Amino acid sequence: MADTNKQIAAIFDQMADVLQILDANRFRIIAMQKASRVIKELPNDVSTMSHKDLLALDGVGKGTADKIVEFCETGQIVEHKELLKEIPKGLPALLDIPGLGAKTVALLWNEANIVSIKSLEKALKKPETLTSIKGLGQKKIEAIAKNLSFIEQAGKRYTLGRAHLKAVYFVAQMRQLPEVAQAAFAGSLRRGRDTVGDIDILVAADPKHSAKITKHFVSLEPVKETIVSGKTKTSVRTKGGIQIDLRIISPDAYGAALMYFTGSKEHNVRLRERALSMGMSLSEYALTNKKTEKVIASETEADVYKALGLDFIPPELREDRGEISAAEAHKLPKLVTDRDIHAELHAHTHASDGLLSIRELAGLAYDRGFHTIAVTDHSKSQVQAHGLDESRLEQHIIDVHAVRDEMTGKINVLAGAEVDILSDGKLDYSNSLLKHLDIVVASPHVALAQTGSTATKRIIKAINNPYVHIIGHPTGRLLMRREGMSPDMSEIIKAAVERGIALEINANHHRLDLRDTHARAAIEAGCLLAINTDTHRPNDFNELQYGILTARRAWAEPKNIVNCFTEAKLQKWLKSCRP
DNA sequence: GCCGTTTTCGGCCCGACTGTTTTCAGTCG
Ligand SMILES: Nc1nc2c(ncn2[C@H]2C[C@H](O)[C@@H](COP(=O)(O)OP(=O)(O)OP(=O)(O)O)O2)c(=O)[nH]1
Ligand SMILES: [Mg+2]
Ligand SMILES: [Mg+2]
Ligand SMILES: [Zn+2]
Repeated sequence: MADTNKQIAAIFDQMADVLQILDANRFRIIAMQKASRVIKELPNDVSTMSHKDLLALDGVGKGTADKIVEFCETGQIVEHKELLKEIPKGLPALLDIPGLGAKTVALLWNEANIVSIKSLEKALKKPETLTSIKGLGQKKIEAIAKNLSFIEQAGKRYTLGRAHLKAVYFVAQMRQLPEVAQAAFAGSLRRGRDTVGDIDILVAADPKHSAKITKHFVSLEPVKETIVSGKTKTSVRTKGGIQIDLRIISPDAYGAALMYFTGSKEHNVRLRERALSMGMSLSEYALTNKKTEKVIASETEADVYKALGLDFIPPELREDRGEISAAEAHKLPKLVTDRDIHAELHAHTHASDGLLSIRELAGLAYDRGFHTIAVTDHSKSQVQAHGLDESRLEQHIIDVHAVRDEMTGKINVLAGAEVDILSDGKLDYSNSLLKHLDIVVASPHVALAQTGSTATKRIIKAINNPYVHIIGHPTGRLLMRREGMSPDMSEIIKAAVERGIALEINANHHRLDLRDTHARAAIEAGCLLAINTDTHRPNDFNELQYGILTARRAWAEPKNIVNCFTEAKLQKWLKSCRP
């Protein structure tokens, strides 16, 4: 996402917050939030788009398009500035307190002159003044006081890898109970999002066992406290601070419930609207006939999609990004799976910062059934990673060739490098050296805070080096830790398509770079992708699953992914990139 | 504010849990 997109999306989110507190029409607010989401997910810079292009976006109408153009031309949106004047500056921050919504914030502001977190804290010292307000009782005020301490946690997200491990534990624990017929994780985790806000767990069981199952859940070792708990749903906070939502549903509604709980919200809403337009109604319990209220489908997800006139939509696609119309037209992609991957093209050895020897690395790749493994250690600028200078690289190539010869007939071992893309787009090795490598992954590691336009030029320059095959982790982001660069991804993709080289989806769960939306834009433009684990340690090959999920979210088919090529096709492609 | 093989106006998903409510509003999933 380009810098401008980020700024405009933030403005729309801010406007939505203010409008909520001012009790504006809720559909107007939803529309504004949707516009923000659409702009955030866009691969290209909105400032390069015409008014007409903007209008073509789903969820962007005249009002939004005008505002975007206004921002691009003047650097601000007057309506935004006007709205900000309507309420105290510190007020929207109160919305981050769990359980506190716009209605209560407005009440606190109007009835108790609360204008910020600070003034709320002060007012809570004499709660009588607050509990006397109509609509606020002692319990609500106590809850606000308690939840103030979770304001930091609000909106916090976790890496897919970390959440996945936790979810597997909770699902296994729930399956321990004989009353539990089925248990699975759902939500953004099942959809394979790069980060998740919580862990959503669905359990199928006879409702009469609900109390026992709930008790078991809240008694599990990592659970610190219960947030809400009823007959069908319970939310807890773990000692680590992550929220776990449990939903209990009877086995005959498992399909409908899994669909609901997998989401996304936007996908659910679309499906429910579609059901209505077909004379049906969809909830987490069933798809029913609107008139007779008779159940049409509920047992499996496939049943429900079918009854809605849709092909089965894989969870990774359920984001309201066109999957429903594609499913209606039988045009969903045949998504890549881990079984389609036959090569690892980005891996390190102890020559730089890996923990494996060349021989161990090749052995692990062979065990996975791969036909090709590329040895791509760091280049000389990566001093902290023991990057190889020219003479060490020359020796390294010889060492790799020795293992290649040992492994002949088993696996193809490529001598390569992960060459650093320096801040100006030049590469860390000379072309005369690069041309002796079988494969070159070029990646940015430093100067990742540079502006979007500088980053765009930098990456394009690397793409246009005639010896490069793959751009590794193109933005350099580290999830929850580092934003990475924000180049205009459409420009990067265009350059990669012209050269016929691949952009990487780095599968490491801290990176997942390219991200899903950018990878999807790449595929739509006919750009090749690579899914690489960037292996440093023996277990790193297991990161592949996260890269696959990201690729599936990008609607990737095997033909889009160079790691899915046959050995011959891969060799041909590697050659085709070179002069 | 957006949108249209029923619509250019009048809709916009549906349900669980909590608190303050004697019948529902607010918040969240
Ligand atoms: N129909 C409907 N379903 C919703 C709504 N909000 C949430 N859901 C469903 C779809 C979500 O994927 C699922 C779990 O809710 P979460 O708030 O945990 O969202 P999700 O896991 O998608 O994202 P997250 O990473 O947790 O922020 O519940 C809603 O407003 N309407
Ligand atoms: Mg979730
Ligand atoms: Mg949840
Ligand atoms: Zn690497």
